[in-house]
Amino acid sequence: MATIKDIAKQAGVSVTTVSRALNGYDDVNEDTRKKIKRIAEELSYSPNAVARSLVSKKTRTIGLIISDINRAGAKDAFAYEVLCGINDRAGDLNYDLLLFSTNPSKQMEKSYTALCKERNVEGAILSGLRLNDPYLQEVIDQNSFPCVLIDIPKTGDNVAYITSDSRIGAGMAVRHLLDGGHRQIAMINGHDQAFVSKERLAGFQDALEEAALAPRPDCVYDGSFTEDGGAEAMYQILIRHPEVTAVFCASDLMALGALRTLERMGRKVPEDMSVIGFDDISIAAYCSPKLTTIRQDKYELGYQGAQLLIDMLENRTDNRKIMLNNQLIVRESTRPLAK
Amino acid sequence: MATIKDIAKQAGVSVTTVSRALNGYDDVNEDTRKKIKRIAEELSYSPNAVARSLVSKKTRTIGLIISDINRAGAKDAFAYEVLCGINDRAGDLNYDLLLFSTNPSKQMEKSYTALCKERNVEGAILSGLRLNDPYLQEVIDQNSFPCVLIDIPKTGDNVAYITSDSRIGAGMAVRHLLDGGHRQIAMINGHDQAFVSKERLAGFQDALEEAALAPRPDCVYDGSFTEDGGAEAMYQILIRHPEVTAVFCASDLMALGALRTLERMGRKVPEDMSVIGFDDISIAAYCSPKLTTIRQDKYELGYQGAQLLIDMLENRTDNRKIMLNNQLIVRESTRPLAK
DNA sequence: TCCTATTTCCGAAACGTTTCGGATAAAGTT
DNA sequence: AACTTTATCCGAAACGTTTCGGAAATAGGA
Repeated sequence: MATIKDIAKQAGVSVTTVSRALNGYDDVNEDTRKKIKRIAEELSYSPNAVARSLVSKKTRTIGLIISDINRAGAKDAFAYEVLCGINDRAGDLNYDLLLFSTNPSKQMEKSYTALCKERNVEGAILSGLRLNDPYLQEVIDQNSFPCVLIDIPKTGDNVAYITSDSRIGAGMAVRHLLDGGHRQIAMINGHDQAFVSKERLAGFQDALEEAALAPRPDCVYDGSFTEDGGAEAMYQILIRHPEVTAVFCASDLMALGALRTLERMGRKVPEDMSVIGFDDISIAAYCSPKLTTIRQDKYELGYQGAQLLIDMLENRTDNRKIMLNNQLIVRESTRPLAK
Repeated sequence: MATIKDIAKQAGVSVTTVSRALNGYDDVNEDTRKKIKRIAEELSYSPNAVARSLVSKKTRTIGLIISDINRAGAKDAFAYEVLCGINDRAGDLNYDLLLFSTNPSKQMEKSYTALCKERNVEGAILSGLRLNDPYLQEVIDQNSFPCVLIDIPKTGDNVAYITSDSRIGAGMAVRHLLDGGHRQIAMINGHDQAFVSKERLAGFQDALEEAALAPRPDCVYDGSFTEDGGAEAMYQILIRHPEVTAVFCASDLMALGALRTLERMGRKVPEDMSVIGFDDISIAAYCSPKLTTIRQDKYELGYQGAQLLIDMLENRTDNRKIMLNNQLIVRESTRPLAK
């Protein structure tokens, strides 16, 4: 592994000159620069980023703490799409990504802050964290390095967040059902340690209120963002609220569970029951019936999140908050109530 | 940012002692160790991994070059599942992952070798590369750091690979069709810059030969591993080979494309045409009809790939090759030929 | 010719660790 | 009493860069 010293020796100059030649400073003669470059080439020199970081304090690396990178996430590829967005933008701007091994099974001994500080990442993007995550608060409080939270509305000097407008999105979903004449609408929500659950619930209630309907907290079930949870919640709804004609699910995955239960129970969708989801995962366009849903641009979440972080790193912005719009995608799982 | 020096000063000992105390060497008095640990805690010291790497030459980091991390990959979450497997195993074994920003759009100026050497990763896992990738050969030839290739059968002192047995898998698929009495079988293959395409084609031919059928190279179409490609290939097959009753697709994504074409053309699956895929992506279990396919354990590809790499890093193995088994999953898109 | 700029180079320190080869002092051995 | 052990500590070098503050040599200007 050739170093800058080897080059210096061979070229008969100092390491300073080699460094400056290779880094394009203009106080080095073009002939010596050529020579140095040639020798570097010959020795197949490649700079040692570790040594460089040690002195420059820069790593051009962004830490990623994405707790929902796991097998289960393959169906809704939420984490994946976010990651793609981050990867693309960070790549464009020449940052590498360091994926921390956040091992959820054995609870971690090191906090996110410690991880990031140790590895000298310049900033971090955190996704998939629960609101009650023990290390989350520390990151926000210590405020010690720039970070972007996905779907967690906290800000600070060094912390920003990005999310999509779940409240309005949920409102759109429910209004879509209301527009179809549905009045008895249930909701299957995610677990309550997610900000988006609260927002989607609020959006649900907003829409009911707007339609002068009484809020129905008893018709809101917890599907904990899983397919099985959605299936079970749907089952409870069928049993306890036979009057319900439409259900709003806070995620497509739960909606798939709901569809499963409905099929098992012999209810036709959308004839007997309208179902609307949230996210627009890829399965939504393929399942049967195809799922009406609220599309969330997960890729953009990552893409703009990365952009925001890098802007913060390079002091280009005071913005600490980005809110993306969602979009209603009408497919086959909802339809107006037959009169 | 407190350093080891600050601790040394405050504790009235040398940096050597601090280092040794913190790293659990036994030539330091337990009382001083306690004291040092306490002070480290007070100063919220965290070791600088960059400095440490510089001297130890170890980064405990694995480089990831996964060229198919992109938006399009969200449907078949192949890259994602592989990543999950890598992430889990690497996490268990305490390695972090460095995701290189391989920007496919603007062709890269740095080779994979250069990237890995610069950042001092201890080894790398490469996935999604085409056989004719300009930098791939260099990695293999230079042999300069341990690496594991996914789905590319090349080995060397420092290079190993992992794949699943596509040839046998394809054979299983085609045999399934043959067992159902099908005799006119077409194939939609992936692009020819993938090792698995060659293998799946070979498996297809194996099975035909075994059944004493003539090889039908004219019935093999290129769907380039995309949904649209599969749709187009299916269209060609319908036009040119009306006698075909079953089609084997080298990926589920292409099979989805084929299904789309068949639906558009008014052909019923499986009544008029049997379709079998490869991969078992999550959509396969939800689409209509549900796709019969060959399941590939993508997660395990990553998991065992990571294990293999780390075993190489730590000189625990001479193994340079892992072959995983695939499994036939019969669903709704195939059925015996009506006599 | 003398003075000032300009061009081109370099020595040495610094970044934060680890580790080698001792050094010192106390304890044990004969 | 004169050794040898043992326990505990430390100085200094090393890892491969970058960068600060000059220095030497050459060119330009009067």
